[in-house]
Amino acid sequence: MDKKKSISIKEIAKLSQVSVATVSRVINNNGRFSEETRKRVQKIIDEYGYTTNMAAKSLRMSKSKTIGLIVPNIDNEWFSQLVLKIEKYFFDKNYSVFICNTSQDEEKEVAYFKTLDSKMVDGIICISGIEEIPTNAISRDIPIVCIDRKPKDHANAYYVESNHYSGGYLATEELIKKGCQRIAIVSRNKTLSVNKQRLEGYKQALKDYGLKEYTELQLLLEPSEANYEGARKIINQLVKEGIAFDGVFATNDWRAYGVMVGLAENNINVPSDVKVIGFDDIFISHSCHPSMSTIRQDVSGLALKAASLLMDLIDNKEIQVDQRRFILPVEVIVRDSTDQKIEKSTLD
Amino acid sequence: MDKKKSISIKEIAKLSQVSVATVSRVINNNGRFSEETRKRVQKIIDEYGYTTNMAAKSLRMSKSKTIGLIVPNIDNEWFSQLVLKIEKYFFDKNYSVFICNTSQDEEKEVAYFKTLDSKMVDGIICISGIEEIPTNAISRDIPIVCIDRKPKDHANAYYVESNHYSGGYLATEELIKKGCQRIAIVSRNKTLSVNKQRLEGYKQALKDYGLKEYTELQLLLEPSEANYEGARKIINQLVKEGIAFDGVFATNDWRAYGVMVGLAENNINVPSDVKVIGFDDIFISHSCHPSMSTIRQDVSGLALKAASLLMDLIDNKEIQVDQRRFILPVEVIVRDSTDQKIEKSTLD
DNA sequence: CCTTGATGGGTAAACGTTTCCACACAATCT
DNA sequence: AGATTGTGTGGAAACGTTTACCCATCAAGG
Repeated sequence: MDKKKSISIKEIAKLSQVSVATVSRVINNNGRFSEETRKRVQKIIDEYGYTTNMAAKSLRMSKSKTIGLIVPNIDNEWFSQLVLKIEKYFFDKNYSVFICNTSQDEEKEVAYFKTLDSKMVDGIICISGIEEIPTNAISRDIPIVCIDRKPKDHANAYYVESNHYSGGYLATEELIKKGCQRIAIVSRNKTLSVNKQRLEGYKQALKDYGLKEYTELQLLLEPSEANYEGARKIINQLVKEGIAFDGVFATNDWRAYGVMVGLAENNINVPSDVKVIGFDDIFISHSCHPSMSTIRQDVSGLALKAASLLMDLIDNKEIQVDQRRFILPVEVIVRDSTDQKIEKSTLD
Repeated sequence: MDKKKSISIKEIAKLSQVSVATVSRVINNNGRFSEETRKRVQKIIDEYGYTTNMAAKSLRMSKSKTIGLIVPNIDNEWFSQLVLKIEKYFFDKNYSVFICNTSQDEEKEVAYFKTLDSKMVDGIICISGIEEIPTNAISRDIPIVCIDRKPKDHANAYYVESNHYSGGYLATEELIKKGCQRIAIVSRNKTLSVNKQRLEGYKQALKDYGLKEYTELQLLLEPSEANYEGARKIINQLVKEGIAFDGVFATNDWRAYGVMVGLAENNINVPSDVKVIGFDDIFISHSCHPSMSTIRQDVSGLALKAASLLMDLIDNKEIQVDQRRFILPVEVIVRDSTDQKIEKSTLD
């Protein structure tokens, strides 16, 4: 293996008989040079396949044309969709996106913040995760935008999120409208602001419709179990304990699917015995059987808002105070899992 | 916003009253220094929260502790699983992984190769995609390992893949064993080596079992349509044209799901009228209805082999010729979509 | 007491950029 | 003609590391 080495500006300069300064100016199309030299230099560049050494450029410029993206779980379709939209936005703007999958591990998140910092990223987007952003892991002054994650000091933070409160309300309302009286919520424990808000919406809807709040129906899973499998288990347990319920609001589609599987294992029919609604509207919600009602978030809107906000911050644009935070509306998608109104609950 | 600036080795040196050389030696634990200075320097480092400027380090060392990962579509669960395992492997080895989603766009892939090159990545893993690796986009001499992608010049290439030929064979055999006589294949057109091999396996199985090969049942979709939706459409068309078939081998689970939806739309029952088998064993294959038989690939094995191979190459380890290519076995997963043997085909 | 070798640590060059400054020359204005 | 402005270009410093090379000190061995 003969070590190939990439050609540098200095060599380009020698070959085209100008100074490195001029070559740099030509490459970045910045500063003054004659059309004639431009051609000559460009010719050599093309001929030798010069590419910028980004390490050197970053070092000199203290920026890297790269943004960092902190995401909890890229194998959750909801997150991968977001990631993809964000990546596309920045690719078109000639920025690279450094994707950091934290697997919901706080230590890993901190480690990634440090890495991003030392790699000189020009900005960071954080998706979900805990409210505390480890800003002390960052030594430079770079903009951070959050999605579905409300940083500790709201006041001068930048974030965009769905209206989770409204989502929780609408989901619960849908179940109520279809005749459910004892509605369980399957969520994650209170570390995540999005789940807190969905829970609040749920409670408010119960209250507004005059339904009782049963604490034994508030099932808050531990993070490690807050997925499909955890939801399945907890529903099994609920049934075993003989606690009555006729509706379940699961705060994401994976959990909702787990709920549906758990119900099926106990021969409880959806939607005739128990109705189920999820959150996110990922593919599984319409591929499962029966198809699942859910709350749809505007994934493109979230991605685009967050990305363009960060871009503006990087470009040092002045951001109006009312343009620093966005709450996007959500939408109920009614499918089979909440089909048919129960006129009279069998639970009464 | 007052511009924070990260502290440099030079400043650490001044504060701890040693030279930059010594600080560097302490940081990298390389070279000679007394225990006493180590302590003094480390104290300052901790106190001021020094982090390495990777741009400078990369520039000096011509490497970056980063590897590039080229992947077609991160929102396909199969790929995101691979990505995640690879990321974990390298995270533990203190390497970062730069994930590049090509969206199956060749131009984008080339662009990303150039980016990776200019970012000085220490190695690249390419997942799937076309056979031609744009090596001319790379100016340095870095190792490349492929997964499910057989580079043009096999001879001295590094790759690991599943046994796709065997997978195609087993899938077809499963349908045949369950009594199917006219088996369609829904795949992608021949740009991808994995699909070519699966097709070959399919053909061989037909031959071995004495079944006729019907060209009108070889449905090869264009890349842009080679997904769920494309499969759904083509099945609808097949039915409309009145072409008979009683089994479908779809070369991935998304396409298989599209097939099942298409069949359902035409009131064709799975598995009693037509049996279906997919490939990959992603979540949807057991969450759909009826649950789907499929070919399971060893995702962990693929990820681990590829990652450790690349790691060895980066570490300049000598790789035996027989350790440069790995073909991993696949496994048939039988579920409801190929349940029940048809004793006598209704097509006869 | 002089040599030798080990130990700890400093100096400075190099990595590939960008950009400030200076300078030469030409064109234009007074 | 002299002053001014504009245009194209080059020199060199700076960004933050690593490391080859050098030097000082000290202990041990002759």
